[in-house]
Amino acid sequence: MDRRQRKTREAIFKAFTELLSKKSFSKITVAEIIEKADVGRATFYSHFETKDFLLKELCAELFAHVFEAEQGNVNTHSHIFDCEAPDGVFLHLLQHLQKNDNNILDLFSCEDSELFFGYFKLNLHRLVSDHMSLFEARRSPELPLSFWINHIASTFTETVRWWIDNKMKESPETVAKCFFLAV
Amino acid sequence: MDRRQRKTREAIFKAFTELLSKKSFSKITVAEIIEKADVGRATFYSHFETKDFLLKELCAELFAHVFEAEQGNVNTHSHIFDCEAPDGVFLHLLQHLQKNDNNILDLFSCEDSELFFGYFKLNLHRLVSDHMSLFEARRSPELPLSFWINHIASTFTETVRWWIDNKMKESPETVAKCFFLAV
DNA sequence: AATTTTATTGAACAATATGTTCTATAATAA
DNA sequence: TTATTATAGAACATATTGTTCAATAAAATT
Repeated sequence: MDRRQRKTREAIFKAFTELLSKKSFSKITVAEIIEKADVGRATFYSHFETKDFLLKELCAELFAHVFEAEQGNVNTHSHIFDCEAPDGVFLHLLQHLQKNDNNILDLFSCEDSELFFGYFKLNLHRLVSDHMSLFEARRSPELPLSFWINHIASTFTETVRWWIDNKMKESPETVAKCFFLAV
Repeated sequence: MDRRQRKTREAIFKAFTELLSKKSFSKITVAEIIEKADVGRATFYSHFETKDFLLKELCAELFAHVFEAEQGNVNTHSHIFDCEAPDGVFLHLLQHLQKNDNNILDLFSCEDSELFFGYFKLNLHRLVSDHMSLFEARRSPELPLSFWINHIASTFTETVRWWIDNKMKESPETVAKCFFLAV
């Protein structure tokens, strides 16, 4: 990809993220975005069909980055702590959040946070399915599998929401423990 | 309230709800609403400051109606089944949903369903707090109360979501059982 | 280094949506 | 009957969207 394209794309994402932390998506105008990003109007529309597409692509880029380490091969991702631990994947996600990569926390706290939590939960569904063995033991036989997967993904999402709403006072380890106690 | 006002208000709510089941909030225009509701433009704006206010008032009216029976005095609300049963409140909510009062199911299935689930969960927070005794026993002492309340309200919300997504094949009783097994 | 290709700019543009204002008319209340 | 209040409908200014185009600047190719 052309360096100019990359710079433009990044500038737009950055401006958009900053705006999202201050006002709701529906109240943000293209004029504001391009002014903050300092790019021309035609440039914006050559990159993104509409404002909605910009949002979708931001989400996709963001969560692809956060979840890529967890999907499949763990070896490509080197860390101090043990990624191989049975419950390490979820702790790992919490640590990523604490580091606030890509200013994801702003998006989880903004007016349209539901939207981002929705995407987060969607990705979690896959992750939970891949690690079902962790949770099979606690599953009552009367509970349908689809219910159980949704329940675990939701519980993790809500745990994160609670953590962020409470100013992230607890350590990722404590939060992970809460999650496993609740589920 | 003037009969004309009531009719106008109801017509707008009805048109708006129908539109919401077909397209997203952001794509619905005031022109569409007033055409479907068959009221004048000035009339619409004399009732609702903006489209956003219309949405808020719809939510408020909707959930006030669904939850009013559960808040405080149960005697004002007469039913065949036993409202006084310890876990009856949640079963009751599920039965309300099944009856589809106020076409609430359309709103839970529409593109902007997150929004309505959000309001639903907000109301549940209060309800859960009022019935905390039901869940105190299962709460691990390590889990903060705020976490626990959010967890229960979320689990119920997600149970409802799962139920609706799965075409509501199960009976309210079965779903209530799932909820209590999961939480 | 010279040339070609590609991205960006900025302005102008039509199309659409918003929210306001006004007068005439019809329904309700006194 | 009279006074009050809600509505209709049109006209209006304003703002936003998404497109187009010619000029310019940056990057890739030869």
